[in-house]
Amino acid sequence: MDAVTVEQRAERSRDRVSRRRVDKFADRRAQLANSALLTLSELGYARTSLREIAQNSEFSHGVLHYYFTDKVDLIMHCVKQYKAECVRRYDEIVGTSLTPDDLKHGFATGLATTMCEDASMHRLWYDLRSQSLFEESFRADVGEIDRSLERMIWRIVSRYAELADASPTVTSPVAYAMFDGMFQHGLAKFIGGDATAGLELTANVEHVLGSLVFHNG
Amino acid sequence: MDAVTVEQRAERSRDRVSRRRVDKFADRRAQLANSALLTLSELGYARTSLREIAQNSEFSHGVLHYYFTDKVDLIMHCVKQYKAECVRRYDEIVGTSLTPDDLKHGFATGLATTMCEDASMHRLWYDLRSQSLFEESFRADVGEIDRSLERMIWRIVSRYAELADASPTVTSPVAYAMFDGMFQHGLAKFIGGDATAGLELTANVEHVLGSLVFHNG
Amino acid sequence: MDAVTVEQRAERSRDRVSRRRVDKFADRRAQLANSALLTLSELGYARTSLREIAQNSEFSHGVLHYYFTDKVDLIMHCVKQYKAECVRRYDEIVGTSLTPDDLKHGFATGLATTMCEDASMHRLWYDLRSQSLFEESFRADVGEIDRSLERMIWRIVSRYAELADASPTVTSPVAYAMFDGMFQHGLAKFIGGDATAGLELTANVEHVLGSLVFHNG
Amino acid sequence: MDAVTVEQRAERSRDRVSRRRVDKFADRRAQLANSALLTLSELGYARTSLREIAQNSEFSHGVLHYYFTDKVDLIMHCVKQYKAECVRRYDEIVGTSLTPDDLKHGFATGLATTMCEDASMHRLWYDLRSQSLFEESFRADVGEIDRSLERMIWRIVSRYAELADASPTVTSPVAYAMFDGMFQHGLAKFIGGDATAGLELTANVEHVLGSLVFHNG
DNA sequence: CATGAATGAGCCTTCATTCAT
DNA sequence: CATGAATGAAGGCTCATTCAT
Repeated sequence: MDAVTVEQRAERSRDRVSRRRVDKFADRRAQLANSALLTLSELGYARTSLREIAQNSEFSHGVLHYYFTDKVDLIMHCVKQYKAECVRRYDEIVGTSLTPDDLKHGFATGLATTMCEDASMHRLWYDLRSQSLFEESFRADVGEIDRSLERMIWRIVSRYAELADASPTVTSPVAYAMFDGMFQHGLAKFIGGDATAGLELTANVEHVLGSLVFHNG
Repeated sequence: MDAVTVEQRAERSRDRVSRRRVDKFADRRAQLANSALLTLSELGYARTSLREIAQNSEFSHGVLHYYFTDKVDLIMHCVKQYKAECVRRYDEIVGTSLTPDDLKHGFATGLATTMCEDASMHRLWYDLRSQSLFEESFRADVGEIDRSLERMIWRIVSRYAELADASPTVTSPVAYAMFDGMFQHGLAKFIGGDATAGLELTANVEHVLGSLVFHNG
Repeated sequence: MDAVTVEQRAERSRDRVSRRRVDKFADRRAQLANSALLTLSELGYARTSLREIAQNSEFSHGVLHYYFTDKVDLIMHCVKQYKAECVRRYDEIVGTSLTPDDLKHGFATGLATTMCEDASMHRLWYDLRSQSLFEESFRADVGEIDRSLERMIWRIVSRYAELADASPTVTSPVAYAMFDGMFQHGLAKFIGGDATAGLELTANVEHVLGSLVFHNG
Repeated sequence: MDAVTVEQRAERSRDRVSRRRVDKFADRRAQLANSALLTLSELGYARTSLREIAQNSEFSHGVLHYYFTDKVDLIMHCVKQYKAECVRRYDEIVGTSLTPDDLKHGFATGLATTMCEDASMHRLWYDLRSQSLFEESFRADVGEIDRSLERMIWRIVSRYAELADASPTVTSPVAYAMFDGMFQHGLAKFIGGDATAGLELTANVEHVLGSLVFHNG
């Protein structure tokens, strides 16, 4: 790590002076994180070693320690990066749906699609979230991601209610818990080899979203 | 093991001849599993070593390998044992509740109580379930436990509907996914230090159970 | 082992008083050794544990320690028992062959047959003999077996010379070394899956035995 | 390993680019193998642990795993390295002998010398070859070494026949089996403490080599 | 006599981390 | 900046042996 720690580098990012250096640093982190995501999502947190990550990338083993303080730093960066992209995609659905059914269907389909296509990524998230129940140091970041997901779900539900001239019958945490529960169980089914898991999730999500609002008037 | 493998012992359990011997063996397994549960639930699957488990018990390191074929065998036994007890407790609530509100309240309170009191155990279960998304070898047992929990939830919902002269509006998998989702999020909150998590779960579960049935007539 | 050690039991075998007890003891040893031979010849000395031996027999793990002082004691008993039987069989060939060609062919065929049929036993012997190069304690017994084999080979060679009215051109140790070398290489070939190893050994042994004597007159 | 596996390194050796790096890696392997050979030849394959090897060297325990994939990889490298050197030495004798007697004596003396001086190394080879009768995974490498030895012996025999204007009376495999048999028995004698084993081997080898060819014309 | 429960040393291997270059 | 060599603690597991019953 030389005379400069990772923390010091992070701090530097606020200086304008070393802006170019920082960008390069951040870029490198993103690049490494992206590469690591492949291995991580394939093996899970506990079973993945930094060596393995390096081996499956074009980078050396030492460079990981150079850009990340430790394994936790790395994996958190990975998952945050990924989940941010997820949220962005759902919000796009919210933004482009004009009728309640469009939204309902778009949301349900979106969930089911990513569940199947990015199954490995999602299981990594659940793995990480489970670890956070044991490891204090994971909690802040996991909690933050969790809240961003809850807000995303709530934007779906509220917008759906709005489009349908209705009101939600549950609170935001409950809505998130429900959809998250269904997603997680669908994922387990899918990973277990059940090819119908996607369609089933679509149907369930549509049904539940529909019944989660009470029509006004 | 000695002249017989662990598997052979299991088979023997059907013989009456060696019944006493088998009981002793099973008792010891239960005893060890119980002891292991303490460490396991404190550290999680990946961070717990068999040596650690042994050290926190009154047994030697070798005895664990004597009674369990490997780490997976041990942890699965632990969790199965624990979850079987859980299911039993919920079924007792079903059996003794005379009115829908009794059941609803009993169930909600039961969930919240165990969530807080046995938080460590529950996080171990979620840890294990997450691992099963990566480790093929975990899936059979985890799946079996999952199904037993789903059936338990469905007994609650059906009985509630029956007592309330109503019909469920969701399928069994969806019902389980919902309650499991809420439980899991409540657990994270509780472990994160939120003392209101229990009460919140009670309220949420009551609300959702109530809205999961459609009154006949 | 109680108050009586295995050694004391062996000594007792010279007393007539406890003759019946001793016979039973020796019988048990033979029985156990025979059973152990199966596992031992399948896995080799180093890879075989006493547990494994017990598991593949009808005996308990503890009984092995009761009848044999240790692993070495057991394996030596096994191999001695087996090799004594081998020697007896070859001597039968010597005794019943009336012409030099009978003997030559009988010997060559006998070697090839046991090489293929009892391949596992023979590799155990070579394993043990290799171990004796490292382990002082093996040497006495291995040496004794080796000498008995050499004497057996020499009976073959001498008798062959006699029947052919010829004289051996090599000494006893050299003759043994040669046939042993060919047997060992044939065995490796056979175990490596070469089905022609048997026939090849027959031919080679016949050729070499024939050229090992110088015709008188 | 680091970002590359041991296998990948081996592949790299064909690139010129990373030639120096590879050489360093190969050098280290050779160095470690050489060091390991001391312990290995003293204790034998099964009784030698990697820890023991490391302790008897100037390296740490982990470094062995860094340079070799596993114990088998290590020991095979050791023995191959050693046996290649052996073959080279015999070929030198073939190359410099001008008369049949020179060759015969040079070969016989060479065998006897290495038998005594490198007794420990040779017993390791026989140990390994015995193990290969049980362990499939050893066979390829052991077989390869065996064939290289057979070819070496055959070069001796053919050259001897050539120099003596004679023809071999046995095939290559038989010749190898004979000399190998004599060497092995001589080694056992020597290790058993018989100081005359060397001279005896010399005499036997000379005698047998002489009688293995048929003079032309 | 015989059993099999229990022990604890020891084995191979993996890994995060450090450090010289 | 980056590399990859080296470390040593720790993990899962096996095993000969001991011992109470």
